[in-house]
Amino acid sequence: MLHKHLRLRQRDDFKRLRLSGETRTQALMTLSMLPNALTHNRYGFIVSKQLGSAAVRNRVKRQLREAMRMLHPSLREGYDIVIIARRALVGQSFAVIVRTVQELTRQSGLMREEA
RNA sequence: CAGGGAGGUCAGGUGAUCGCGGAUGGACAGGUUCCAUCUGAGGAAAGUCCGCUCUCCACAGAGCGCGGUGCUGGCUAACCGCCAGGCGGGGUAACCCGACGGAAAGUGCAGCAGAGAAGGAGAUUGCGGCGUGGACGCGAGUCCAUGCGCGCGAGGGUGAAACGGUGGUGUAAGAGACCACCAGCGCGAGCGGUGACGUUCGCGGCUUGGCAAACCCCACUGGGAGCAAGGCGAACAGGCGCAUUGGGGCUGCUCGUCCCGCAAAAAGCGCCGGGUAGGCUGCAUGAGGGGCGGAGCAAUUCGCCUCCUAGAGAGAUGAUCACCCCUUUCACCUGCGGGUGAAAGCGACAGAAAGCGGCUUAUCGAUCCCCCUGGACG
RNA sequence: GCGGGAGUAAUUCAGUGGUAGAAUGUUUCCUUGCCAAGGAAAAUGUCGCGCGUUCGAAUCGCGUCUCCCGCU
Repeated sequence: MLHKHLRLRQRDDFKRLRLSGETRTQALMTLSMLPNALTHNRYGFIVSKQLGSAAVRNRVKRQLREAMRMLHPSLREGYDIVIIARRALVGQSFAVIVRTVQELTRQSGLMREEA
């Protein structure tokens, strides 16, 4: 789980990303990013009702949050990042989710230069 | 042992590492901080189908409309809930199911088929009567055809439904036309029961159908909106209209309408425009759980003792590993009961959002107790 | 959290107790040298699903599923 200040919470922030964010899509999820004026990153997750019941949606969100928590130290700072879950994500194992998030962040240029 | 019925409980476990919400305590660099301890989803948290607490709006009353409930008695804060009982239906039984008031208050509805489909109907075939014609016969008469403002409603046939059943009397043929018994209906009385109802007797006309999840009638019953309620504080920009003093108008009396009346009347009402989706609160000790005892068939209730157990706000329970348990698949062994090993498995349904009581729906399974039927053995 | 509405042929919709219909589309035939238009004919339905009321249900009642709209 992420600390509170690392989460993206305001409705307007989500709107801004949807409007002018840089977006990259795969079969399992969509990643959207935009530089912010802060010295750290903020993360948000969108899991729509199309994916299933409340229990299913919560589980997907937790898995995504856990994946971002693991990747957080190796990402560049100063970005708002939103991940939108797609229907195929339901039922995937945690290892697959982590790999997909890694690929998307690398393609978006968010990964730091390999130390 | 096999099959079935009713009810209850549980909802994978243990350990390790990395993380999250809340409370309490502490630290100093004083906040989007760090540390420690404790604590952190359900039997349905779900659907939002009923009911209530709570909050705001409002509240003089009556009528009509519009809903809700519907065997009886009890329980409950209340309910379309629960318990017990009655009646009806299903099952060999344990047991289960039932919107179960009223059809002689009224208005409606019943396609097709069928002769006829609901204030009393209907006659195709049929059973008869009378008339006419023909055939046979010595004759009495029999048979055939046909006609009738003729009698009949038993048999066949249609239909979901055709206005009691069986036997007899009766008749030209028949028929509740009449009689006996049975079924059913209504009325009255007795007995049992708080009551629904049961039971016995008498009388009646001989039968008076179905649908009220059609309108309706009867009995009881219903203010409206909802925690996105509401309160505090923050932000913002105000303008227009109505009425102007006893007469009328407007507004309110919040499911609609009408009557009557009342209230308020510039601290009023209505309309337009503008601002905020951020903070704090409401926000968790309650019709609460457990135990013992009393009342009651039970639901439930009374007394005493004891326990405190989530509180988010893009919304806290996840990830990884080990062992055990479970399920599935594969391989091997087997004394055919099973055993051993390996692999796989978001490990059923599903995630609190003001709270509570119910109902309904989803659910891999595990387990306890009681009951019924059948078989075997003693 | 709350309120309202819908589900019928491939599509858009009628049908409010009695044999499920219309338009467009589809298929076949006619017309034409060919196509379009036109004409004729045909096929097409678990009335979202389940249970009930009724002699009979798309229609009435209850439950359930899916979709849409509104309140802030």
